[in-house]
Amino acid sequence: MRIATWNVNSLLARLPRVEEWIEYARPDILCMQETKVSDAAFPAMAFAALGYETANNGDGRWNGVAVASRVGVRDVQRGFGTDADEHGCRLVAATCGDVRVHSVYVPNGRSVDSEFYTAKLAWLEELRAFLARTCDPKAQVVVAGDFNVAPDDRDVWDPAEVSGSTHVTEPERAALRAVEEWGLVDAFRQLYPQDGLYSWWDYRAGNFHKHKGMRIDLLLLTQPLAERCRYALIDRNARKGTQPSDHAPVFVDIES
DNA sequence: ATGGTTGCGAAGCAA
Repeated sequence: MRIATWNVNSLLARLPRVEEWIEYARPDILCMQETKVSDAAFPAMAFAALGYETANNGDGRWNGVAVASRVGVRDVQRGFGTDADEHGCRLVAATCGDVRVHSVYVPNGRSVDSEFYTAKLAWLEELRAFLARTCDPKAQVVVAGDFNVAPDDRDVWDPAEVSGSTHVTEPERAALRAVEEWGLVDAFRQLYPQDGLYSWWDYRAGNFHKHKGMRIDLLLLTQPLAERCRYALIDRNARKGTQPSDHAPVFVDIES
């Protein structure tokens, strides 16, 4: 089973690239973030034509997350079901085949001295609490998406250059670790320990070509899935060419 | 180099 995550940075603007990628990568499940599309305007027909059922959580302009699956979409949940996530559109969960899948878009945080940074830490804690009350770490659970946190210095092009700014601060990394400590494994990192492997590059200043990126798009798997994961890839080719997202898709392959 | 680019939507904000 191939499970992928991709911050598409507007699904409607990116639809040709997403369709192209699905056709050659053929994921069984694709989690998307920053769909920036309302549920009513979601291009479900385009996915259906490729054999995918979908679930979106979006109110139109900002954020928005979705799941596309060719192994079924059942028991869709939008948001945490608490006041904390209302209007955020940063979580959608669905059961696809025998896997409980969560597509998440963690708040960016903007700057460390802002209220948005505090809200980012709180959101990650809410995610941890949500998983603890709704899922079993012994079951087959995936939490995939744009975490807006680089887990450690290997995941950043130059730790000194970005030291003290969002995505790399210790409180953010600790909040991510707390989510993982519920019972999740960073599947890509489990397989590949080296640095220099990134999933996002700022559009500006030619950062992609300078290899100035971060690995912030993660597939977190419970142990029953992680122990059957033999291959993972960040598809850098999808960051090239005409009108790319600023993120590359990432996928893992799970042996049956 | 407080720059640079993209998306949305029609100016400025968010990333």
